[in-house]
Amino acid sequence: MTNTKFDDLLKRGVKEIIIEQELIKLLESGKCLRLKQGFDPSSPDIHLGHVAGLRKLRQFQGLGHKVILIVGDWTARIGDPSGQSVTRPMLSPQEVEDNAQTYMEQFFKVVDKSRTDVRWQSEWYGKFTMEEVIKLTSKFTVAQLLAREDFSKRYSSGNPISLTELLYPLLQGYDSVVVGADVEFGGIDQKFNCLLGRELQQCMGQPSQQVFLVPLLVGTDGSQKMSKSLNNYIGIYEAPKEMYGKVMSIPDSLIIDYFELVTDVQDKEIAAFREQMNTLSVNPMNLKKKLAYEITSQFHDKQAAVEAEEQFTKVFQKKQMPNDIPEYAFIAKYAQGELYEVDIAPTLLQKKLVKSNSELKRLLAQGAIKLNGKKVSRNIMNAPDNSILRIGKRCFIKMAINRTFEGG
RNA sequence: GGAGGGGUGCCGGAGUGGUUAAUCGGAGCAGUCUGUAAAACUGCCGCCUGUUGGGCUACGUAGGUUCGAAUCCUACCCCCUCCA
Repeated sequence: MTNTKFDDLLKRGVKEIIIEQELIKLLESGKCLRLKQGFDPSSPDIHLGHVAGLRKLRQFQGLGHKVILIVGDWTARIGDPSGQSVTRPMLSPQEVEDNAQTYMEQFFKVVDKSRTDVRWQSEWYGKFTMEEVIKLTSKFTVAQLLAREDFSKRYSSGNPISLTELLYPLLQGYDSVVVGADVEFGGIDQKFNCLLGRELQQCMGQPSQQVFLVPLLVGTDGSQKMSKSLNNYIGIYEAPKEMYGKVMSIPDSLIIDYFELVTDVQDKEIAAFREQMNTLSVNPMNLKKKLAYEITSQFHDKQAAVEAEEQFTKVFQKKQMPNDIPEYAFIAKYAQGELYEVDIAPTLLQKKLVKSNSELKRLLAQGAIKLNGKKVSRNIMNAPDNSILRIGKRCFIKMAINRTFEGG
């Protein structure tokens, strides 16, 4: 604790370090550390929730250490029991390959590629024999595995636990042995798996890795951890305006967390924000706008962030039209002067702007659809060319009307 | 191997012959409010269709009984618990 050299590295945005003193020793030893980070190629998209950990990797790299990125092509077949996912579809080798590519593309937006080794689990598990499986499993007891919270909960409440799920932590742990990890990185939900890696390394006569756990970022819904399947995530590949808008939709209570975990804003400044929030001396919305700007410019650039902010202010705060509205073709059957009779349903359906005719009908009934600012209640309407159609709160489209009739 | 319990819409979970497209909660969507925050309130929440109307498909799968089934019968598949 007396060590201040690594304070930012080891304190900010960190949930738990096992064992902190050992890690400090390693850091001071001057050794180039092997930092293990795994990922599941069945969900290739990286969102802000992952970024907290990736930024830490990046920081370590800045000190000269090396990241070992493990493509969990075998563990993906099992499905991580951290959480509830029970069954997962098996991915074809091609899908795994594609997903891994996508993942890495995003991964290296945050992590330094030149200081990263990529290893595939199939390198070692592809030729694993039954003998080795037995050797591996013999190191642990059922009670050890059941000690894990999600397992014991599921067990005592009568929910199924598949044998392969029990195997999951063993495989992940064995990865650490293979790559000789000095430190494993993960979200706090990975604690058990990472600890098991420590034990396994010890069994195999290796020094145990240290475990570096980051908090789980709460998603845009404000209650559950950010995840794709809960659809409360902000993907790092999302368009600037999307990204900016999504950040603006998080609850105020998350603002500080987001600053800490996914931005470069200085601790001092964040402390000031916290103070302002507590004393109600700032409109949280303004802090959130700063946050949205920081995040957007991090994954895109300043220019894009500025534009996203301008658009946000314009559309949602001043209630004006956005600048660039996507244009879609609509077909008119009749025209009367400048007005065309258009059925908007086919285009909206085809472009998947609404899910079904029924949904469109509901939206119309609820006054969610506006033509040039006026509510419309029928899908057939008289509209001038280049009209602006608004669907719900945030979808604007420009109507390019084609006529299918002669004359006019 | 034996005994018992269960498979319902995105999820959880009611329903045990008709008034059930299926109570309720959560999620989601829309509207009012607003800071695309929170809280609140209201509505929607299978698909198709020219409407307050009509049609189709749905309660593990396939058959059957019945004027009528998610609800009864038969077979099959799957899951869980306990005992061995």
